[in-house]
Amino acid sequence: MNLQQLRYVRETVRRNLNLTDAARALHTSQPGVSKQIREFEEELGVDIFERHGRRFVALTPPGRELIGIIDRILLEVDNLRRVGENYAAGDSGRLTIATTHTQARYVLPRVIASFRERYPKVRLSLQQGNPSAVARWVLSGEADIGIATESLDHLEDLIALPAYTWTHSVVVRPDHALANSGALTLQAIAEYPIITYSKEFTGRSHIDEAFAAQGLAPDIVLTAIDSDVIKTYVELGLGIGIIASVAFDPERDRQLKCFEAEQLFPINTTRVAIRRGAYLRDFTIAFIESFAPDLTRERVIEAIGSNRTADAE
Amino acid sequence: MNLQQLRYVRETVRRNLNLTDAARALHTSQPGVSKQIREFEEELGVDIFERHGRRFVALTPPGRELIGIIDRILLEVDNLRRVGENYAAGDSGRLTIATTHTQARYVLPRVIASFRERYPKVRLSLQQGNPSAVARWVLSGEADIGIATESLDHLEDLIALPAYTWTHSVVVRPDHALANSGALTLQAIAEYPIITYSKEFTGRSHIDEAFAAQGLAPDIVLTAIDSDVIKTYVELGLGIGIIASVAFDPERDRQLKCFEAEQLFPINTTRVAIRRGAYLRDFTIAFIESFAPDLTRERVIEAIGSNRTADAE
DNA sequence: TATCCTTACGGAATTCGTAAGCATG
DNA sequence: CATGCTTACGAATTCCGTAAGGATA
Repeated sequence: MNLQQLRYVRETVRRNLNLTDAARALHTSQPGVSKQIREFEEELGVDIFERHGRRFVALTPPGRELIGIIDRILLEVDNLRRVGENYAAGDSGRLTIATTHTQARYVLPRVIASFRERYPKVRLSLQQGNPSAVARWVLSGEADIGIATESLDHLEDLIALPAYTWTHSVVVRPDHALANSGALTLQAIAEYPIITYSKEFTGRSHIDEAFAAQGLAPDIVLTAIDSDVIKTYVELGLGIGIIASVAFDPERDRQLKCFEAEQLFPINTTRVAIRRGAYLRDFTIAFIESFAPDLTRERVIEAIGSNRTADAE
Repeated sequence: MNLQQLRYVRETVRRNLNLTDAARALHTSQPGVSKQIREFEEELGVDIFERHGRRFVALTPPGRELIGIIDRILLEVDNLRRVGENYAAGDSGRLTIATTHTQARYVLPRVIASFRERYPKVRLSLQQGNPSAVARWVLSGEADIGIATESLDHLEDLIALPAYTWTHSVVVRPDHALANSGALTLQAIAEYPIITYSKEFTGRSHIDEAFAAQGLAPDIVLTAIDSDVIKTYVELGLGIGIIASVAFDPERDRQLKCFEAEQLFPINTTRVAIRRGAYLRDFTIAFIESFAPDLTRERVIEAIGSNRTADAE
């Protein structure tokens, strides 16, 4: 048994049991992967993959049990590497953050600016996608941490720590009928065409819930994953916009009038997601702390509940 | 990085940082271990062992973090093997039980008899020792499960499940002054020489607590780890004996008179200990269930809280 | 001076890539 | 017949043992 065999099995499972794909992804030859998997199965005495002729069609029952263990082993192997880097190259390395557009565009810039000042030698990369992709990237290890407002709970191997809360705002053109009204109501908003986020994004589910709770059927004429796109179409007069409050910039968005809507829609919580059992580099924890000062180093270590010993600086 | 390197590091730590010992224990050459450890350290970029000249004198800080991760990896590697065996050779294999004398002599025989009937192809082995040795064997993987009454709690990586409770009995010779008294008291017992278990064994701590709580200083003239030894010396007239109630056999022990002492000494709980995160073979779980019917298969799987998927037969 | 880790070196075993084979959809 | 796993084989690498070296307590 060796680690390479475990990697081959894991990758083959991840690639929908396509061994050829797995070999390509691992930059190695397909027969090599085939042989190693065979030998691994022989050593364990059980088949991991159910084969129809020469094709893999499913995991066997022992295969399903093994894959969970294999995932944990390879996670811990990554952790060994990270511990090494943390001590050997404390302030340099790479930090991959999976997140959504709103975070990347409106929240992270100031955090990243200060992070880069403190850790100039860390190479940052942002993986942008929808919240379930964010969760997937963190779970697979492609990203170190994930930041999103939805879809980060209800996953056993994902730890989602609340970072901050925020509310939506309504934006309209200055010449819109609602522009000079007093306090907005959901009823009033529902009379006009609406532009807001796509399903799954940036608290959209809370928007839908709020309307549904009052039996309203809003006319959502356009959705986007992107606050800038929403604002652009509001400016064009296509409807009124519902966006995250952080996405309104009084300086830039002079063509729009903004109403805070914290009374109308439920409060949203943006969370930082970490893979359970993953070892976090010091600078990763520092990033989280700088993103959400409530999440102190101690609380993060406590929450991931593993690996890091108490005396680790 | 490979698994062999991890084994070398773990064994060296277990052997008090003596690499030569570790190599011997692993049936390999000492220079081979040295080289592999060096290469592993180089790959990670940190030293694991602190060296004075050419001697290992301590773990470095990263070393302390790494060793925990290494232990988990190697545990999971064992788990892979066990899953394989569980499916490939379901009803055969080896089950090692670490336990104390009282359990091995008075409690386990009937459990083992029925277990052997159900799983005739499983080779059983009993590792007998004091409770802290039991804990150590389970933690190191030398035993699959541990059964003991003391010293099994307060260890993070050990899960101790309550199996059954029991109380002590007092045994005396029929010609002893107490033989025909009514209900015994601690005061009465403390007047005579006492023979009972050694420190750490079979509820001895509860016996001491009971006397101490009443300010009594019993005259313990002889201690043994072994109920049979205790009974033998009681028969010789050296004193009165305090033993686990299960260790009294009315058939065999006709030369002794036995008083149940559940009022005098606190109740004892015998526990089954499992290493956290270890995969248990089906027959291991069956053994536990047969030892303590309260510990059903579901509750055991729940308690170890890992590895085994819900659908595992 | 005994213990114990490191270095050097050579043979054995393992790993991995290329080429060809064969079964399924 | 295209896709996709397996078999065969040879080269490169890795692993591991023996022998010798050097440092500490």
